[in-house]
Amino acid sequence: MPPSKKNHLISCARRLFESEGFNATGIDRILEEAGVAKMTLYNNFGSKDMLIVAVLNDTSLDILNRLTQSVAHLNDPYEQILGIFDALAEWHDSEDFCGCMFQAAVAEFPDPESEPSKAAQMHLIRLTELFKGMCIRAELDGAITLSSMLAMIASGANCTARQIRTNLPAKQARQIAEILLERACARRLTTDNAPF
Amino acid sequence: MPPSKKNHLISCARRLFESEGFNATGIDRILEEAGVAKMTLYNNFGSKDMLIVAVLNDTSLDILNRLTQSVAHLNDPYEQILGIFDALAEWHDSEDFCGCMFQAAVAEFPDPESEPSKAAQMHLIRLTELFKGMCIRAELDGAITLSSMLAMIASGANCTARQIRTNLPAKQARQIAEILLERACARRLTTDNAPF
DNA sequence: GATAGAATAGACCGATCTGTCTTCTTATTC
DNA sequence: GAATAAGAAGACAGATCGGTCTATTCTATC
Repeated sequence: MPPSKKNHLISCARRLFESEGFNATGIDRILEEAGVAKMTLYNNFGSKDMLIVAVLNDTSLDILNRLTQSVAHLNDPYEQILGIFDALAEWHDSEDFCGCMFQAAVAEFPDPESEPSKAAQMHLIRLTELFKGMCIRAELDGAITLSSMLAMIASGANCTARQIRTNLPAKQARQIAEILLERACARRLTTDNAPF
Repeated sequence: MPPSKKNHLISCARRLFESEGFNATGIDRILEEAGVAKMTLYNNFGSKDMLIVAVLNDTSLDILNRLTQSVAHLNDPYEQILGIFDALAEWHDSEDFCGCMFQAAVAEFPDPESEPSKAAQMHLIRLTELFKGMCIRAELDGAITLSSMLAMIASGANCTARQIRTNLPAKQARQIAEILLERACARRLTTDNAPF
């Protein structure tokens, strides 16, 4: 019932999962960090796996909200798309960046039918949808393909940033995005035969 | 001394690590699969972590060899770069594709100073070097930046392919690579003022 | 055939894991 | 104030983990 305990458990678990991984983080460690009894966890989530799913969903929505808000002040959807990559660069530059939790989830739960893996797939879909909305509002040509390309580049930047520990990948991803947007924009202009 | 046992152990461990993850695969499971005694493992590798490092290094060299060989018949280094992405698409389409082992390694061994994590970093460096050689031979402008961009796109394709279980990401990555190469080629031509 | 080195088989250790259960305390609500 | 529900604290179970050790068997070389 009380969402405070539940949310506190999720946020503590999230921090530990991000910095140490899912399998490497034991239940007891999470409970100790959250100052919560074991039964509170099992009454609220049922199992560790379902806690992981809850953390993944919570993190997904949180990240997408942050990204959306970070570009909310920009009016041009074209600039918003690029702004997403700026936000990624800023994120990768922060102290507590430990890589993309969703890549870790598919790595530690290889079965694509497992709940954690499915939750991770959902995040990729949501990110693609975010780009798609912006591409459509920017009236770019091939918005569907373009949005999945942008999501893929963003994923690549996340992965690479974790390995080389700089935000250079995100900056390069932004450059690539800029090139793709230019072309989509140019293609739209040349194929656009609306009379006026 | 006998490299056969050692290599057999590595290849069996590799298959299990790929399909089930590093932490989820117990020592006993590897030994059972390889039909090898426990002491053989510890005499040859010293610890599970060092076996993991050996598997990562072996896999890295194997993948890079396969990629190199798959484009060896192409004369034009420009085409070779694109051929790498074709090889990726083919790989992602195969039954036994379970995602990029090196992404799994950094996910399961978050400490960047850990040996498995460092081995994974080495693979990214090697892949980037492979692209760099091709870019230089193709006399493309900005070979250094371009090669790290290509490596990032390839990583993104690997990650995304694991999640959506198609080779569409690799095909899109190829398209993006083509665009980047075109631009690098055009820029080279416009800035190239060699007189003859 | 004797000997030395390597591999096998498996008992064993301490630690850790997820998950269950019980007991006691606290807080809320009637 | 009594009753109900929720949380705290922790013992406990059953399993598995990585790793060590010993005793035995195999193999290759002299």
